[in-house]
Amino acid sequence: MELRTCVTRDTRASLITAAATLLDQGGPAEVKLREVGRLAGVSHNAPYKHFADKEELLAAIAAGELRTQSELMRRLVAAREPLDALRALARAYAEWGRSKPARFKLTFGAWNIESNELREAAAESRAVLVSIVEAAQARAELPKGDPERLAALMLALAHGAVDQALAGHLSATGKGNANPEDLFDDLLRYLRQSAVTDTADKK
Amino acid sequence: MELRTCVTRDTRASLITAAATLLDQGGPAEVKLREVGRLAGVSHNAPYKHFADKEELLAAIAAGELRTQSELMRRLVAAREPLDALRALARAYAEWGRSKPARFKLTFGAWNIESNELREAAAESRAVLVSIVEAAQARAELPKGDPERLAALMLALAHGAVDQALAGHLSATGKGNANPEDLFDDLLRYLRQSAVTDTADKK
DNA sequence: ACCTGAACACCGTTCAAGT
DNA sequence: ACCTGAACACCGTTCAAGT
Repeated sequence: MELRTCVTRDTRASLITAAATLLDQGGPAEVKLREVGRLAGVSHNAPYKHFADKEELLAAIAAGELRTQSELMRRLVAAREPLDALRALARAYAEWGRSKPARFKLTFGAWNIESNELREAAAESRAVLVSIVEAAQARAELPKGDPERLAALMLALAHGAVDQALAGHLSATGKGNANPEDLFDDLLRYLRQSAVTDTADKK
Repeated sequence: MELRTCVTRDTRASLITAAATLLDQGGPAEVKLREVGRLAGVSHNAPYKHFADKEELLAAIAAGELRTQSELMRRLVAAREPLDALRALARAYAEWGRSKPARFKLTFGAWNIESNELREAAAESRAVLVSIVEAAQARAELPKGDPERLAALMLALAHGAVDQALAGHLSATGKGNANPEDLFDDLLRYLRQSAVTDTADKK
């Protein structure tokens, strides 16, 4: 008699998918482990065979999201001019936040769990961003200076704009009604102007 | 015989204070209504005489924080040059996030509750910021353009930098180890450089 | 506007005994 | 690595009957 393990192939992956679906519907509170099991087609305590507790399951979702995002980032960047690539990244980031706000908040919230998976995925995304910044600097399309610092500036703005938009703090602005993409474009414009001044100084 | 209402003066305020204390200790999950009552010196179900549910109590904390913050903002801004005032505001914002992360996240998270109190307090803070931006623009220390839009840009950066720092996403950057204050200063520098270019164009 | 004391619902988590 | 079925702990919330 053979073992009948892996009927649905990978229970762990099914659990994560099920949990992510519930997360999208109503935030972390809506991720009920009994329901996760039911959605994944397993029993109510099967999740505990794969995750120590609910928090670990949520962290697994976050890690998966980060991997998906860095994959998407790489595709977006390929065959694009640096500044154009930056704009595309900002748009993807904003779109992600709008379409999957719960995943977005979970992924960028504080992870009380010490997970190498998460740290590595985050570092990888940053590395992609830094390399584009360097390319733009080489063309004098962004000001000089530590590329990691410039990347941190752009990431902080993109993150803050999306986070405020999700909380409803951006739409409240009178007439302008700026969205995250607008603010990011503004920043790029200012930075480019500074880069021009840099070049002028050199002469 | 007289009524003995208001022995501790204002139960509602005591409840909010107690809840905020618990919030600081371990986030919203640590705000247990039984414990809130105990800390405030009332019974375990007294909170329900003032708040419909836990969410409403948390919203009251957020509203109080916003009021405290706009009061602080006004004091910081008084008798300061525009750019210096902006730096002071950014520092206060970062310091607030670092010292009271749970309150910070609660205050700027999504309020599923429709609260005029919250909206008004947020609008007031923004108004203070916008007026400083306008003063700086008048001195050509910031680039021209819609002051609300510029204020939104600065607020988004400050918010994003603090939020990432709290999540531990900022310290992970190699050598630079930029903190929110550094990133804000960087932004101000770039903006000022753009303002100079603006002026040069005019000539 | 509080109190005491009991109760209910829900959910994370655990355990026992199976295959 | 799952299953079923039961149980426990915790906590938000409610209710009854008081002052």
